[in-house]
Amino acid sequence: MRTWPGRRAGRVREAPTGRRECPPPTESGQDGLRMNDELRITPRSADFAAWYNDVIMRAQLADYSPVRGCMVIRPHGYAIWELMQGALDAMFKETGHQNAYFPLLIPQGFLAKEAEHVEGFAPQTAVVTRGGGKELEEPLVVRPTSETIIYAMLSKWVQSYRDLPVLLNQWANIVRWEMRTRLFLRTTEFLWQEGHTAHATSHEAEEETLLILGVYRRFMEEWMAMPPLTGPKTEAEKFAGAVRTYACEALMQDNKALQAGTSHFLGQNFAKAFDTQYQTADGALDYVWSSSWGVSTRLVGGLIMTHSDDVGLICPPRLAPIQVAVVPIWRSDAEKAAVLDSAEQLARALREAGTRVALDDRDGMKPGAKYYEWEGKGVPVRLEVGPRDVKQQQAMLARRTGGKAPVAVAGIVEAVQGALAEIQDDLLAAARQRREDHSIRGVTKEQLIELMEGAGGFAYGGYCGSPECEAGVQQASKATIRVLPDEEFRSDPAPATCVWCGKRAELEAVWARAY
RNA sequence: CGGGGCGUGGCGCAGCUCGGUAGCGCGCCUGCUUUGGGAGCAGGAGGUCCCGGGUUCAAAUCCCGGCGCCCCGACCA
Repeated sequence: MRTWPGRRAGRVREAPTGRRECPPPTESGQDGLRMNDELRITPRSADFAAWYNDVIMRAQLADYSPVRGCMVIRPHGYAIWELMQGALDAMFKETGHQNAYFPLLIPQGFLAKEAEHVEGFAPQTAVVTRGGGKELEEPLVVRPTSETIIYAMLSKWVQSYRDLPVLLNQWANIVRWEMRTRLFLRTTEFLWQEGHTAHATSHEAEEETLLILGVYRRFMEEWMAMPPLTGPKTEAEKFAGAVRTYACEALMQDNKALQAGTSHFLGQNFAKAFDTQYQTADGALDYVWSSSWGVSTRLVGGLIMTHSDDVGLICPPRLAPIQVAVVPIWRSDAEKAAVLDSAEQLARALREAGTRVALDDRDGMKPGAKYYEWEGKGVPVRLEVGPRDVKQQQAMLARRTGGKAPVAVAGIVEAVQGALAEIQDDLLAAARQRREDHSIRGVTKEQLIELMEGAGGFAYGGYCGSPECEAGVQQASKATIRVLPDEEFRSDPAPATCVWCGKRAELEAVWARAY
């Protein structure tokens, strides 16, 4: 059985609880309650940024590193990332992709080969100029993304249309020198997945771009319970070097948008820059058409900001490193033996059914303290097992999202799995409801500005397509066009006029202030 | 880079105006009693007061100069 290091004696295997109607943790000393100051959480409504940081610290997801802008991902945070990786990796494999690994260091000259690309990334790169005690002949950049090195290699590997498509993915770290950083959301170094594909036709490459956008969306909804809007970005917002960028945009609890995943149709831009040509069936030479796409550890930040509350993290069951915490309760040694025996049986049954369970049998820690700890860490379900429960062949099942009820031991696996599934569904439904509650359609210029200066949210409005209008709105409201929404998200009737200039609307756009 | 805040045991802070033994809460260690929503008592460990100069008999405290971190804004996944 898996155990956790206890702060007192015992081992820990855990379970969460409903965040009952008890008040949130209070300041030390108040109400006779005490808690470690480092675990104190600023109320979300008081200061969202502080709340976000506090949740991360409380749940032990990450910590600051000695280097500005960098973060340490702690085991509990990394476990969430690993679950994300597992789900996404399986989806990539199902759609025919293979993993590979390209190096961290890229010749500086490579970046310069694609004009927009270098313009976009040069200011953000870290450059290595010395190695082995000597000045390097050509500086090496720490990859801010890997298009350049990958196309340099593809031009070696691809000769014929028979070599296409190439469907690659890599899990890697990258470095982008950011002015301002935030845990998970924007750090100097971050972990991500970058897919790179090369195709014989433009159509096929764009189909691939959209396929992956759909994969991302499905992952965000089904695993993260975070429902994004999807659609293309405007020219101003697209990836440096792409022909078109598509994105998933999710709405956080402070009503700011988070770009959660992007998928780019690159046309032949990189193929031309790196001379990645192939021979067609009829003997001609053509450049490959390509796509690239990525999601990063930023998703962990999105997960936190989508669901969590003033008690701490709320983690959707499918991505919860610990789905169930079992907390035994006893008074005497005799009770302890019986209760532990029952708790271990429950834990074993759940584990055998594929549930991630922790049994928290740490000695000398009161049950209430354990509840708070697991709640802070976002564990979706807690099972409490005390002498009374043993006698009645039951356990108390408490949900992180609220509610506590007895469950018969005989049906524990079904009850727990049912609860996990319900919590997963409820979180998605709640997030979708919140998104719609904070979306306004057919906004006027005044409404848009008012919304952005106030409550925030997604503002749907008409857009003539001109960069001037896009810039005008941004200057007036600090909101950017997050996406030109895909059909299923569009308004009916479609907006008739541009929010900014009042001319005929060619498109519908969704504005929001964004991370 | 601009604006704000902050650097004192692991964490959160007080002390600084008015220089003179470095304190409090939580956490940690030991023991006993506890355990159905953050346990109690007793004992104990733990600090280059961010760094460097200066003033002074004496600096966490006063002066000068650095550095670092966090938050807010301009750039970005």
